Amino acid sequence: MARQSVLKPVEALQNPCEDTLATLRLAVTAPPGSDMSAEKCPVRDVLDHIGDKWATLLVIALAEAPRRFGELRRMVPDISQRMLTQTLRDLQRDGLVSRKVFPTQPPAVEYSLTPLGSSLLEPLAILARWAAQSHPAIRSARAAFDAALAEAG
Amino acid sequence: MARQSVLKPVEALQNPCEDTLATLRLAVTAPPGSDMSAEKCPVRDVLDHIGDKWATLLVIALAEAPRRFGELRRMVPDISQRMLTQTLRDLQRDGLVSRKVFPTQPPAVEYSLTPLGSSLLEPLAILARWAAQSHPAIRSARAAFDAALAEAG
DNA sequence: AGGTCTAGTCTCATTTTGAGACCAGCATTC
DNA sequence: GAATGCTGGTCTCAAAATGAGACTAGACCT
Repeated sequence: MARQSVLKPVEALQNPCEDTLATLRLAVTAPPGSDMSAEKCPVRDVLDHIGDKWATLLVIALAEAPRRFGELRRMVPDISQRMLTQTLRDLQRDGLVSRKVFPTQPPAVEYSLTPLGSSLLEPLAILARWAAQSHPAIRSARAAFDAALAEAG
Repeated sequence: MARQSVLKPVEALQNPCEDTLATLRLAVTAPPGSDMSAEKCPVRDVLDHIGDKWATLLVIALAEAPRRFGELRRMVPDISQRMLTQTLRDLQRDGLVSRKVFPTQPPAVEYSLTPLGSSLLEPLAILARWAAQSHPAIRSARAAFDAALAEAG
């Protein structure tokens, strides 16, 4: 049963979108010949940033109220100072977070969500809810997988 | 030594959740003294995996139909074979994707979303829609930021 | 024979991240 | 008036994750 020698014309995942499932399909599909390197898919462009572990967490941390650098560090104890600085700067660059410096002594810097940043909260909340709901199933899937692996050696 | 006295009692972001904004707040808040290292916040635990750049993309790529390894590689042209294998295995371990081997020659391996995996599509679609909508704003924010930076030197 | 196909693995170079020392500059304390 | 603490960072170096690409098995086709 040989493989068809001619490959199915699977399209590369690259371009924009509309809604729900269509959003996903299109989020990721582009005419095969299109210039995909120059202008990446908007969805990918954006998701590659905010999909980041720390970025997501920081947006969530800023959901309630503006926070100072040190507060954020304490809220997300396992982020390194380096990544905190860097991720905040990226979020600021993308217009999701604004940074305000108070010329007090010692210096105080306050980070807060912009309206654009706030608009991300609802999608994230939905994702978080999914995560919370699915956590048990995922944990048991992991356990089963690991057990099967150990079994099979 | 004035440490605690001055600092607001900011709680570390660590535990589970309920809904919408409350989901976010709680997704991330835990009683300060709780054992956070042993059991991470479910939301974080899950998001750290599926928040991954490739994982998200692959789930989306599998939205329409089951796909074979090579198909996925062609759909996401800039993923390395190494990361494709690894990410698929992680998704499988988490119970989001199932892997079926056909004992043909040459071998064929088909990946598909499990029901759990499919349940992630809607949250992802919402996020993707947000990304598509926000893309212009984000791009202009970036341009403005970079311009300001170049200006300020 | 020799070449092709698939789904991987393996190795090595490059990139990202983490841990932690260090900084400026004022306030408070000694 | 010197020592110390506080702030929000940056810098350096080690460790981890990722990318690029060579390599494999075993049946098939020519």
